Amino acid sequence: MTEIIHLDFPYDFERVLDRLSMDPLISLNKEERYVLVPTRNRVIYKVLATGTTEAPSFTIEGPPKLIEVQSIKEIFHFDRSLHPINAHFENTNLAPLFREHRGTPIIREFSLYSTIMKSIIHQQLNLSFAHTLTTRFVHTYGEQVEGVWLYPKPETVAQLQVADLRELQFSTRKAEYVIGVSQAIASGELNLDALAIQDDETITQTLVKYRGIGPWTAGSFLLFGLGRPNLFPLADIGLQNALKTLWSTPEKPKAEEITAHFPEWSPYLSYVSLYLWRSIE
DNA sequence: GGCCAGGTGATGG
DNA sequence: CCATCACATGGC
Repeated sequence: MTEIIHLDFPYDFERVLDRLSMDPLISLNKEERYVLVPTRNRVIYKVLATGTTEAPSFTIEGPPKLIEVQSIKEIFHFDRSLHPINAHFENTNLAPLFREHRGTPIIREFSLYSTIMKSIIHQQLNLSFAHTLTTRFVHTYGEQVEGVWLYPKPETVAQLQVADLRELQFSTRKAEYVIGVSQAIASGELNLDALAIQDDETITQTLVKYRGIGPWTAGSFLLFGLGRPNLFPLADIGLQNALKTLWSTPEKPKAEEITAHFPEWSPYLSYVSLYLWRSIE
């Protein structure tokens, strides 16, 4: 089945591909402008760009399953217009930032579980080494379907020993976090799908009870796992650095100096976060 | 060699 | 409740 999609808002797929290509585990082709996306049922969909930024169109190829196709649309932000967001920032101090990143959507992670694993692995590590660890993790304990790598199942990781992940050069702490959270998910104690319908605050409170999940990781889950629109992870060092550069201040801004702008930026804080991260890449 | 990285938990006041 | 510190390891 091939579904054809036309969007009535600007959408810059080249930038999406550039961003996705930083993740070595994602199968894509820049020249041919497509991404292969695995869904929860271990089926692969091909998302192919056929239009331009100003006249975006796409095809989604894969089995004709309504729920799966809908989840693909959510992952790629096809289901929400960027017009209201662009309009919202036109008369703010961030207008140049939003013009620079026009047509940049929030792309979600391909699964809720992988969002958390990836976040824990990325904690406090440079991107290069984080990618090395994530790749080893997936290649060792995940599986391949039609050439696309899938993250391991929680059930698989739940049965690992700390030593197993130490071999991949995880720190002891990181290994404990990854296995512990996987055990909670595998046992059914933590149900990410059920959690997904709660509000931001409830989700955060639930997640931070688990060792290895702090405010930053909970924020990542909301922003990149669920695509929630109004998140700004204050503790994130990258965002602080981006604002320091944008505002040309000698020091990184303090939390209060950032939150002072929240009324003006809400309810689209996530887009501010996203474009700030892009601005320092 | 030292500082840093898209942090977190434990500890002490 | 907050400030501070150990943790762990590659990249630069």
